[in-house]
Amino acid sequence: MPYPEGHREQVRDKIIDSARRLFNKNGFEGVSVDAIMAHAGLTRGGFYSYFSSKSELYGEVMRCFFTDPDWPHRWEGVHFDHRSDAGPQVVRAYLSKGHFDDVENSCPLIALPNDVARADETVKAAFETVFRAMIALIGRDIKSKRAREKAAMAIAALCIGGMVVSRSVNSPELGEQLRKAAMKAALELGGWAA
Amino acid sequence: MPYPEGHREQVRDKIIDSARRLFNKNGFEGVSVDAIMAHAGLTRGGFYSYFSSKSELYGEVMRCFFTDPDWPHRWEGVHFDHRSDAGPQVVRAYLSKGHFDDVENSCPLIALPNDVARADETVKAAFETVFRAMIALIGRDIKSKRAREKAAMAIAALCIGGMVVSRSVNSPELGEQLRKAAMKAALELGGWAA
DNA sequence: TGTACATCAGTGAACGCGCGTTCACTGATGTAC
DNA sequence: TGTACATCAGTGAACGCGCGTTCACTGATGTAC
Repeated sequence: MPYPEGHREQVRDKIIDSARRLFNKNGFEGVSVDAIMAHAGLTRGGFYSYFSSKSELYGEVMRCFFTDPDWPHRWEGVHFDHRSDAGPQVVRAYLSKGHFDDVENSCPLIALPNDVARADETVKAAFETVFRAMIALIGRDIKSKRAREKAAMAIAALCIGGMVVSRSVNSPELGEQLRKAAMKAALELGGWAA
Repeated sequence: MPYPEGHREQVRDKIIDSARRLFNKNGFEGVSVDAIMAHAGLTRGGFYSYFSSKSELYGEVMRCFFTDPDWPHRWEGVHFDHRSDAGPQVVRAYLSKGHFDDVENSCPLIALPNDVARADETVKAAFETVFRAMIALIGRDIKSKRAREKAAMAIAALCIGGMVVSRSVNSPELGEQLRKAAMKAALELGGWAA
């Protein structure tokens, strides 16, 4: 058994991590296998001993983002205890300037939904898992039990939509206005208005 | 002056229309110049006498969508008079099942924002123009003058986000729930709750 | 009205490039003795 | 402890393909006489 135990897993994770960052910046088709491997400090050829295709990696990136325990602590200094008040905290963190600026480490729901919509079932399923996790997190703190699911979905859509559109307009000022307007409305919808 | 007057313009429009439909379905990188020209009933080679590059066409597609007077009558049977009540009508039309199903004729803000975010200034500017038009249309019918702009932005982001995410999840049921939840919340934010 | 012509819209073969993928090989590692 | 070995992670050249783009050519059209 040459090479230390866990070596392959470590390298695999490194590849996935490189891919996540690069996909966030340039999209699925905008990133080559070569670029991913180089970013991970490896060369082209080794890729296919870890993944059967570039598509498979795509699904793994989504899945792994969700299982990563650091999510969503990643964006700016936000920390929350997963016990109370998670809803408004997630909204604030999600629509924060920090999250907007840190494209590499953004939630993949922002940079990739258009790619996902055109991808196969596996990828869509992974996307859905992440989205459901987001709804669950947001919904926990909505008071009205009856409206909970609907409201959580709308809030999540507003968070994602706000970030997606902010990144696609040309004027930074408009982007900022939109981001703030989305945050205000999202907090309102959750009944967390200041 | 061989060929009837207006011939070139007609052909140009046809190419743009083909491109819009195909981009909506498959994204910018998922559509080849060859495919666009074939869809328009022409061949590859002619493309460059109409556009200097594939990128240029991309910007034109956005711009033309906005100047098209049929927008947004296109989706299902919605008609409105542009004089009163446009806000809630736009929201209902935008988040309608008809608009969701008709991918080809969808608003380009839905299928393309991720591509646009990675594109150059020109494309982003065209995207922004369409987005501003949408805000203006929605904002006109918001009663509170002070909150108008902010609310309109949030509503637009919710409409776009709702559609984008609906198309990216795997389960059609979840997609439907999300679409309806987004519609309900968007009407609420505008003060148009039924 | 009919014919020759000039114009230019459209054709399709070709080029070069980058990408996903494959594969024979190299060399780093832990193990056996 | 040191050496030979088996294993397999990683390499990098090569292949085939599709794409954006170019260009010399074809042929459809309206005009001049």
